[in-house]
Order: sequence, then C-alpha cells, then structure tokens
Amino acid sequence: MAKKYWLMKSEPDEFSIHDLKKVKVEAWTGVRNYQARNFMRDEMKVGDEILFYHSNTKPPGIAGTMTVASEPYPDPLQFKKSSKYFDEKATKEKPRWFLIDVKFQSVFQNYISLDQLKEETKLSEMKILQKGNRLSITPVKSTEFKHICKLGAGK
DNA sequence: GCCAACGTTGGC
DNA sequence: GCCAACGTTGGC
Repeated sequence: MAKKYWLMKSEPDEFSIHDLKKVKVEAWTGVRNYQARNFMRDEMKVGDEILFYHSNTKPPGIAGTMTVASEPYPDPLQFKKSSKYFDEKATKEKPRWFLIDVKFQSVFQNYISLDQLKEETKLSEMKILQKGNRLSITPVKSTEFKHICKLGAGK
C-alpha cells in the first residue's frame, strides 16, 4: 500500500505544532465529523505523513509535519461525561468516534500562511483552499505535500 | 464580532 | 425522506 498524505487542522490555542513537539505523540481527540472520522478509521495507515495546519489564528497556515503513529481506536473522550466531546449515544461496545495517534516530525523553518498557499498555482486544487471547506482532515496529493515541504524548508 | 458555508437534528 | 431551524467552523 502506497503511503498517503493528509492535512489536519488544529487551533494553536488548543493544540499547536509546538505542543506536539514537546509531547512527541498525541491522540487526535475531539473530531466530531463523520467524514473526518472515516479518514482516520478507514484510510490512515501508520507512517502516513500529515501537514499540521493552524486554524483560527493570525495568520492561518501550515506549521509543520507529523506522521500517523497508531492504528485507529475509539476516542476516549466520547465516554467521558465531563468532556465537551462526550457523546451519550456512544457506547464501549459500539463506539461512534475513532482516532489515531500522531507523532511529531518537523516544524517548518518557514511558516506557510494561507495567503502564501493561495499564491501557489501548484496547490490550487487543495481542499483547504476551496471556498467553504471546513473539513478538519483532508487528503493531500504527494506532489502537493512535497511542494509544501520545500516551501516550508525555505525554498 | 460578523457571516457564509456547511453539517446535523428533528418534526412531519 | 424532505427540509427548516439551528449549531459550528474558520477566514476576515
């Protein structure tokens, strides 16, 4: 199976690439969208590479990379009553939400702002740049991934 | 803080 | 199964 590439959004106030650098590995909790869940549950494989996107910040953009570090498993927060991600319809027998662990890979030398991404004609097909796309996890083409890494390295 | 775009819920 | 109402995302 060929390696796949992804982009995952997070609000840096909640969890940033720098937080990930400190903890090395983190469970990607809190996804409550079926499409995004399906990507984690059905399509991600250990070793897949991921772009870490900072959303809802100034400026939004891609801050670095990480990798998939586990098989999919149920998001523990769906069972935790005190969590805002608690889901009363989820049971241990029939969990509704799945996630994977991510592992830190790199912080980009150059943070790539959304404005900059928009200027790259090679990246014009990326989901993140389409109008109205709010999906927090999207597939990325290997060519796009490599191009972005080059930009991030300061080329 | 605004609001467009999209997803989810629930009445029928 | 439709669709209006509501909630959320996320750039600006």
